[in-house]
Amino acid sequence: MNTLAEENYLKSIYHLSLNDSNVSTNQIAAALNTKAASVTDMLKKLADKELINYAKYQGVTLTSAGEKVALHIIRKHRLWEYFLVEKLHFKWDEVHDMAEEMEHISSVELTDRLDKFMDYPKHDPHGDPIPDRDGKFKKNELQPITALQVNESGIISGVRDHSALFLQYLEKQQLTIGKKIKVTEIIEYDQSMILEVEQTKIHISREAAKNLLIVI
Amino acid sequence: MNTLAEENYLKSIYHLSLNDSNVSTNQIAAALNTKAASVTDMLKKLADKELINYAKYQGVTLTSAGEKVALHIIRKHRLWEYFLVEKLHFKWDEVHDMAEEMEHISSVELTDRLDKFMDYPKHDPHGDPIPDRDGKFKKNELQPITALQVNESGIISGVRDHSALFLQYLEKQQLTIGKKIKVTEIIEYDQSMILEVEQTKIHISREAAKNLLIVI
DNA sequence: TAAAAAATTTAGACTTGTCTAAAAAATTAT
DNA sequence: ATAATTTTTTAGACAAGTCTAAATTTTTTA
Repeated sequence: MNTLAEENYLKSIYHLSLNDSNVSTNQIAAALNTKAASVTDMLKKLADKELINYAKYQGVTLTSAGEKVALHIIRKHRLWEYFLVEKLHFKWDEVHDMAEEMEHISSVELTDRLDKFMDYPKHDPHGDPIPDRDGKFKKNELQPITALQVNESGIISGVRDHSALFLQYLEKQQLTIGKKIKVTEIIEYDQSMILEVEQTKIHISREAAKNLLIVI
Repeated sequence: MNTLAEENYLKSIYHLSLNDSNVSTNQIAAALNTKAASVTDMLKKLADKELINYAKYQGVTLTSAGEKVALHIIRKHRLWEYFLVEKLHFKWDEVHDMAEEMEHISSVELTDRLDKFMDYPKHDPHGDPIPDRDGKFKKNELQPITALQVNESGIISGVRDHSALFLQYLEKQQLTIGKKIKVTEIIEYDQSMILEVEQTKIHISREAAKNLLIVI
């Protein structure tokens, strides 16, 4: 099997791949809070195990074996987050670090039974889709609310920023998953938005708006 | 915090301390499937951290700080075992290895909420007591059934051997936790015992009997 | 397109936890 | 009580994963 460090590298590479097809050494170093030299060492190891495609100076992509490992870790992460929120009643901003540990529990049987225990949830508490045991999941058709014009509506369905700070801010503003929002005004000066949520008006910056995802 | 290896050493030392007040290097090496030289190295490290009392060649005992750590790991192990059996419907012989991983999940808050979620179980699926958050628990007043005379009865409440092999054997013989048993005969030749469990007679070796624990 | 800047890799070192082989201490047996 | 045996520790080495500093490659910019 793979070490804890290897698993964390694969997971980071997967996440970074969603934005850039070739992931650079420095991006990985930043994501994992480590140094580029350490990343290079690990990339060689992962390439030897045929979990990534790596050519010096050219960045990396996951092989299908590597993607499979990454998706299984992400599956576990999201299932445990769901468990922590739905069964143990943690708040959505409290579960990330715990799930970072729990995602490394290895038993596949345990993961599948946990999935069944919770009745096969499709999304974690932040709206991210939970891969099934084969790593398959529907790609989210989510857009940032900055895609909306005045008077258009959507349903809050995810976030781009998973930091506790942002999640707590959203919670305080009642901007939680499932809520219906309507854009009532876009301030020309700074592109900040005024939203209507359950009859109340909420003013959010463009910065925040970019990180709040909806389905239309 | 403590590393995974340190936690495993403390846990082993705790368990071994129940039989011998001073635990030897070789005992620990056997329990952890490692070499005596490795144990000596780790003992120095744990002594530096004041988690054990260690004097060369004299064996070790846990300090109260070390015992606290050990009991917290044991608490987590037993709570997760209970979860796996009661919520995910694993069998009692399947959960040990999974719990070995899960016992290292660090969050105290998570542990306490898990405890609450399951309504504060007092014993794990093998009858071992679950320490509370302060590490306190009632010492089991359990005896091996070899302590019984002919015609005496007891209730199966624990096991001394936690191996899957022994647990599966017990399961097959209907010798599970909570069952009432009565000794109907002790064979003089080999000290094996004939038990009555729910109107059926079961013949078990003295070897097995020593590992099956009851309350009277 | 050549120089400067940025990104990446290499070289060499450190820590943790492990190992084997040899030395030292403790125990046991004669 | 001394020799033989067993247990434990020390010495030196190794793998994993990380680091800093220096070298190399790629990219940017003038």
